[in-house]
Amino acid sequence: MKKSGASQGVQARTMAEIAELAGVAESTVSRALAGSNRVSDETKERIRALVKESGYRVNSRARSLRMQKTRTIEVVIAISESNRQHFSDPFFSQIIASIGDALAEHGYDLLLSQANPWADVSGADALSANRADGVIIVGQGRDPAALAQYAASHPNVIVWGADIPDRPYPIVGSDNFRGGRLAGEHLIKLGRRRVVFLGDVNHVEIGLRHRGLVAALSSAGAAPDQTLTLSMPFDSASAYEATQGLFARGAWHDAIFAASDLMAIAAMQALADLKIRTPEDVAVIGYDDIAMSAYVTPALTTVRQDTAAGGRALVENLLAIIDGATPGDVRLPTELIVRRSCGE
Amino acid sequence: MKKSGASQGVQARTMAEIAELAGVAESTVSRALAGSNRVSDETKERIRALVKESGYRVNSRARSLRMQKTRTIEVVIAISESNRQHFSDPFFSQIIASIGDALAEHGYDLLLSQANPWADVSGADALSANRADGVIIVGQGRDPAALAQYAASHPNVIVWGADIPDRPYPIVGSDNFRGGRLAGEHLIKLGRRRVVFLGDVNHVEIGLRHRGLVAALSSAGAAPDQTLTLSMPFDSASAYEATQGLFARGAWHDAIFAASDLMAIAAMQALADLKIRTPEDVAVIGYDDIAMSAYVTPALTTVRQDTAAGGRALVENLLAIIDGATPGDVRLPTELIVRRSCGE
DNA sequence: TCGCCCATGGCAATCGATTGCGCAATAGCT
DNA sequence: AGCTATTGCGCAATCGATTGCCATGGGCGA
Repeated sequence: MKKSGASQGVQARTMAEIAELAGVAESTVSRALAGSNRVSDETKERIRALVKESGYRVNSRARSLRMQKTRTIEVVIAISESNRQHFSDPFFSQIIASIGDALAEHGYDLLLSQANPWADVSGADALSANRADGVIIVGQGRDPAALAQYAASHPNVIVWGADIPDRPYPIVGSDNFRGGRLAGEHLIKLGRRRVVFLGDVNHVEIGLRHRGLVAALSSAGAAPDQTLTLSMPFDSASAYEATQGLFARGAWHDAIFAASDLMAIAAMQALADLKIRTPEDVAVIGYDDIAMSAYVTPALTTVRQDTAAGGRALVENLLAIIDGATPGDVRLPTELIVRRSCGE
Repeated sequence: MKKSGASQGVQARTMAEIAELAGVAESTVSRALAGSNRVSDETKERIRALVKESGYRVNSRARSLRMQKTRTIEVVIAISESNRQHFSDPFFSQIIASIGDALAEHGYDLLLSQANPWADVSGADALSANRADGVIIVGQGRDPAALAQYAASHPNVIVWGADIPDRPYPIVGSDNFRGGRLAGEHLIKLGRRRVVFLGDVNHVEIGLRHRGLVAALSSAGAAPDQTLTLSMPFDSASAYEATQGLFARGAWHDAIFAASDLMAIAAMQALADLKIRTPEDVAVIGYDDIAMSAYVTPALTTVRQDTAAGGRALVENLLAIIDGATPGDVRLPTELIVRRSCGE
């Protein structure tokens, strides 16, 4: 490991130094860089050349202090206390990636937090500490009340989640009820009637998916069986164990609807380990349509959430809010992606 | 959606306001909050109470400006130009999650970038712009030279990657060569001799995995077949197509070693679609041990990279560098995780 | 030639927190 | 009582960039 001294002709760390080099005042440099027409083109050119040559960059801390904005957005993954593995769910990564892209396009930085800002962790609240101009919260989690209180006392908050009553924040989200219903209708159409639901129904969004499923089953006359609703955390291991437990209990069913693709995939594995065939014996349907779902065997039928559109909408509406607008909620369409895990 | 006015008794946005309320000078407030022993306990207590009551938080912009440090670390995913989907690979999410945890423990913020700072995107260079105190770069990508140049001209850079010569930055990484060799030896032990390699060998780390595989094959007398090395980008779709193409070409082989679990899983799907059995006909082995690999069918045999330890080591060594130390490189052990996709 | 306007550019205050230095008040000592 | 430590607190400079307002000088018309 060696350090090569990439020596540049001139060096400058502050605007004052640039000003000195150019033989003008600091204010002129500032205006030149901002493209103000109160500086002659000639001077601007000279200053820009100097800046490029010296590798100078405006100090964004000083700039934010003066401008009263950071051009930074905090993104927080609403964590359920029990379970910190949310973040490695590809669904969340996808949404964060698209938020990041959209922010970058607008020249904003992304400050990533894995702790809920309303938890009383010291310094967790980037917004109050003026480290960010706004916050995107991904997921309403299991404590919508705490979220609501946080949002009520902070400006510039937007949430990815479900349309629950009396929330003091705008949302972007997909129609979870409809997604659940689509899944249910698909299963019904394929002749399945006893559907297991895998997921934490106390989680707002998941609960809606469940209600959608129940609605579909009911309206087809397939009375939903409460004992087939398995409430559990949002991870592969729980889904695997729950699916195995189902058989230990001898519960009779012909389909599984999991609250996420990750869970659906684990459920398929549990079935395979029990020598139960998917989809012949039990159909499996997931939720999210993460990239990998097309590549597991059998390929997973699932309900797609459009993360790309979601990330973009979150960013654009949040920036609009920061600019003083009050955009409405965004409800993204859900789409059933039929693959092989439910049969034809 | 309603906005409830969560009115707090007192309000204070700046330290001056707190000082006014407490009837002391700004400097006293600052010292009280910093726990200086030059302020009496009584005064400290009074000030703390006021701070809590008013919901005041120190303005971190002003603080950073004065202190000349941001307590923020930039994390960048080295992107290969062709392929922006890196970020949604759970391997990267896992490592970022553990970096985030470690940073949070040390009271640092995480600024996430998806653009290479050495690419000339305006403002992409958070370090020079004083937006971060240091940079963690995940992956050396396909252009180690650009990375080296960037690192040479910037302080406080650390990289997740491979031990390549003449790099002007310290690394943390797993032993890719050994990982590849472990995979190769395992396959050999199971009687496989014609192993397909799926992955971009021009990518530094992937190249080392490939060399490890070749070493294992060679020393077992199984002359590696060049035509079985398939260079391709780092994603599921490429792996799927390449695997299919292999058969279209009629290439004879009995195992596949993929450069990532994501690719391995897609390869298994391609095999299944071709009615080729895993592991009976073709063994498949992956790399990373992402959470899902235990839950696909058949469960994936793979080489584990310890992302938790990796994230922690990156953070700790980077913070040490910032403190003026010069820690060495960290080479994490790799471990073979035997599951079902290679047979017994 | 005189006066006025316009194009440029500089001065200094400002954003909010930190900290070296100095001053006052109190305690402790002979 | 007189003098020195010690404790507690305030003043003001500082970090680096932005911007309202003023100053200067050249160009122009009358």
